Amino acid sequence: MIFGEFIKEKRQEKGITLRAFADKVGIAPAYMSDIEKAKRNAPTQEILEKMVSVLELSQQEANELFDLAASSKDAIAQDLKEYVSDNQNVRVALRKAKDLNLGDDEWIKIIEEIMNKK
Amino acid sequence: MIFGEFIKEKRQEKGITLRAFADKVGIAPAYMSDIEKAKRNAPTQEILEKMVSVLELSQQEANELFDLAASSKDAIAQDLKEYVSDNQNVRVALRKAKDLNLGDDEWIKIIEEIMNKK
DNA sequence: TAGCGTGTTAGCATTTACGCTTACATTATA
DNA sequence: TATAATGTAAGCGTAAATGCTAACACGCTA
Repeated sequence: MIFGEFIKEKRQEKGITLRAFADKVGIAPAYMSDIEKAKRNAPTQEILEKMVSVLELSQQEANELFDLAASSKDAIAQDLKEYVSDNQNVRVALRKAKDLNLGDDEWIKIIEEIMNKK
Repeated sequence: MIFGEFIKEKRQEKGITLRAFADKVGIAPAYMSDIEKAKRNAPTQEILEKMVSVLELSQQEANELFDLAASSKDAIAQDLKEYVSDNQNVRVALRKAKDLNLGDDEWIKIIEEIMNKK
């Protein structure tokens, strides 16, 4: 799944036309079209947030949207970027995990441990 | 500590002039000067790696350099970016930790747990 | 069939970033 | 004292990204 597909799907689920959606989000229809067809990168964080709000996405869906958007740009989502930037220990942990080649199963355990932390 | 300071310090520890360093790294001296004085962003990953190699930095020091470079650009270091991008569970874990407002001490424990994993 | 709504194509303007060249001021050295 | 080395200032060229406008093709409906 890529960003353009995702956004188009959600838009259509809401039964809204591309032009109307572009309008509510505050961007040009042509630009929106390019985005859905993946002829352009996903737009800026500000526009992404507007999309989330217009589409009334859940937190889950919003996270997915942000990750897909980031992935269209060789980047990571802004919330993650900030979290990693602000926490030295997170960076240390990630690099340890990377060096040790931690697999999916091990990360799942870490997630569980995190949820038991507080 | 910011990137420019760091690189200047390491360069001087090696007893090498700005011009000679720029030369070995393969960039213009004026550009190097701007970087050290923080009048420009840190350079591309390729140049960063060249710097690490010319300065013969340890892994630790290299990580610090990459993080400082990223921080000069509202970004995160490439190795971290790739790791996070490639691992869905890492993103889930980070967002959980963020939601739960995990503190330094808790992350230190996670680091210990990671080191015991393999 | 005339017109309207929908998505799309083509191309433009602006901004930002990267890295360079050229020339300068200052300090050290022959 | 003339020269050489060092760091810096100013400004240029190029490329990429963001978002736009104007115009088109197609289908539906009055």
